[in-house]
Amino acid sequence: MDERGVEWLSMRKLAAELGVSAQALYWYFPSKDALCRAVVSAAGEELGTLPLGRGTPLRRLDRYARELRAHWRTHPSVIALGRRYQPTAAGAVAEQGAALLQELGFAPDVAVERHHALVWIVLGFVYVEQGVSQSAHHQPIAGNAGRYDVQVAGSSPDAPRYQLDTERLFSDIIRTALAGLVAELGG
Amino acid sequence: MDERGVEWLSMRKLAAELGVSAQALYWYFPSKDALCRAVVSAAGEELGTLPLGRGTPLRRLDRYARELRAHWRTHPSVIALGRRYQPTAAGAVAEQGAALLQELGFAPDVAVERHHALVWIVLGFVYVEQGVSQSAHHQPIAGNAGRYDVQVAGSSPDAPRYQLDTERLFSDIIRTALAGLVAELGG
DNA sequence: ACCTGAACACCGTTCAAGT
DNA sequence: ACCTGAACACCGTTCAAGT
Repeated sequence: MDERGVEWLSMRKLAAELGVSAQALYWYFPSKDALCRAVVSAAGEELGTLPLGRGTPLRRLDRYARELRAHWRTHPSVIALGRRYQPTAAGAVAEQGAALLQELGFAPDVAVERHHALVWIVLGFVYVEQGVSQSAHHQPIAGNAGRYDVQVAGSSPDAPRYQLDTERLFSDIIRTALAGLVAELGG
Repeated sequence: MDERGVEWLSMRKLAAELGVSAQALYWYFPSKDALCRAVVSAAGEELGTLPLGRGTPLRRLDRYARELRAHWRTHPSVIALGRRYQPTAAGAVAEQGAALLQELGFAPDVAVERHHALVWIVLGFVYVEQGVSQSAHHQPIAGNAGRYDVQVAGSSPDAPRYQLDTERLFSDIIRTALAGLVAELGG
């Protein structure tokens, strides 16, 4: 699905790929829904601890957010399915992230909560980002990955367009979030 | 679709509801895809200026984020379709939001960028939130809207669970984001 | 235990034909 | 201009039957 898109998958096509009949799959999974859930779950288990390098806790948190985003971007189908089968940053990663926030200065219980918020921001970003990559109003700019020419919905074709740079937007969002966390500690 | 869910909609069912044949719809829309795009676009046009009350720019920004979220939550199907047909906070709302950030102290061009970031955060949150509401790992807690009992993926059924409070998480995220914006101005 | 044939109740879409 | 009948190539899923 990561290679061919979520809508490619049908029980018949998958079965053909495996050289069996479509019904054979129902011996392993009770439904297509369960199969998709298993896919999302399997991708989630790939997510071990993230390589964050050395540096201040703030730098590593920035890196953490970027690595999370990178992970989810390598599994676009997980994000596409995520509407129905919530992907998670669970287990080892979650502990790694919460530990970083403790290093920054948060008490253990607050660190868990702030980490949760950070993960939702990153996951939400990836969701929106993937929507953009498939939206009819967003024209990718040739040779500029992550940049789009945006036509505002409902406007005439020659209305003012603007450019969207998802890399920059992600940086803005993470910087703002981290600054907010630091501000909370400073007060 | 907001009432019955995105997966309810089929050209045949919709046509039956309208008392025509399925093929009749193809006189008005070239495809189901185009019809869905029109739905998302129509919902977007409902979004006039938001009622923000009086108060400091910061208070109105907080209200702005909450109103945006509320709008999208009244159109769950738009969010469900959003993966493919990007919803937007365009036109009047976008101007309202950017103006608020100018009031807070940002230069006009930066205000537009920071507003964009804020909108993505809110939209991303609603995406994730909707995924949660349909996830098998999240059990809604009776009588507590927005609260879920979460079972961590891949763990045994009696593994430690934790509670998720989406209202609180949204507040955390918006508070952190606004604190980050204020910090940027203070520096 | 593992798989298939046949079938059911659906899909989106096309196309020729009707008024 | 607006709509239908008939049809095509698909779906997910069930169920009885095979080895």
